Amino acid sequence: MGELTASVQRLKFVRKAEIEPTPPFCFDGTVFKPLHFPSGDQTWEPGVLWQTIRLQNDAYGIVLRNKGEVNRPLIELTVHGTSPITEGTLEEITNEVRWRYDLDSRGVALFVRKFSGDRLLGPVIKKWKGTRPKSGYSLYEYLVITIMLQNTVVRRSVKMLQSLFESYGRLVEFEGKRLWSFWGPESIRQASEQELRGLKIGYRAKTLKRQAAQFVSGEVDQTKLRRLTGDVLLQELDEIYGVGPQSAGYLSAEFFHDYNMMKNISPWDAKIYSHLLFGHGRASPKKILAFLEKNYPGYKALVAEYLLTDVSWRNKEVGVAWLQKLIRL
DNA sequence: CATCAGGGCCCTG
DNA sequence: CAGGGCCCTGAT
Repeated sequence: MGELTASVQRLKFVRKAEIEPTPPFCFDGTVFKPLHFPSGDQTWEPGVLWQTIRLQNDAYGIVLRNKGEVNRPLIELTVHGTSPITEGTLEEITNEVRWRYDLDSRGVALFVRKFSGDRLLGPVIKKWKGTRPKSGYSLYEYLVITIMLQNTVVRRSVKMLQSLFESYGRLVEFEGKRLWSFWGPESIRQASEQELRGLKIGYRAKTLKRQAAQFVSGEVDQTKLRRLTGDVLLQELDEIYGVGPQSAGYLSAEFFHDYNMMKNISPWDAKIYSHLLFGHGRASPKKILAFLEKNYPGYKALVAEYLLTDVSWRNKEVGVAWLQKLIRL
């Protein structure tokens, strides 16, 4: 067991800032992805996102509020902390939010201009113009999620992450929301493999420990990785224990905003993309890649992001039968 | 009850 | 480069 976490910590200190994303910007399409794994560190309602963020061993609650429009975007950022929030901390969190939600993107504007007349993308862009790929998590946290997702069904992934939160995370409260804050790699490095296996995460215990060690030693450094792109980035990510082509691909697209990175398509993804592009679930990864490369050079991952955004919201609102079959809980 | 695959990856041959 | 094994769970 880690420290006791049954108690809730109220975050009493507040500070605000404003962020102007590059236009066009779609707030809800960016901050909330219905298809993404549900984790206890964040919650959303139209126009507002609450989440925790871990910075220098402390937990913060942040709130993003939409105060603008697609062509004149503005976000109000509220930071809640355990102690008075310094100018430096506010700036650091602001910058982190800009990165994680890809708020400084210029490529998205180009993409929107280029393909708004496209037969397939036109209607999607009309509705979701300015949507960006995102990861609300830090690199380390994102990796933990991918490990939880591997070789199991979503229901179990949710359970495993929840037990980790309860053993190593912190429960905080701000604006009436109770959310879990992630732990840092150091806690996992210190935990024994047996202790971790006690949380029913199985062989993932070993992976978590190896990854945590790579972060603690500085072998994995997200600041350095953020300066890389394309195949070089992919290769570096592959060096992380437990990261293979699938996770590296997701990371490149969602966390590092590589709008074109799509090499490996898993069977599950292939079924979804095939439905979206061809109206049936049987196209091979090779065919999907060739189609995207031919019609949307330079934007394979962003095309997927837009199509997925569109269909996942449609599924949330009115239900999409073929997609529901593929999402097993 | 037994078997098996699940939104991968590592490791071995 | 192909394929077995991995923890555990729920579906069959």
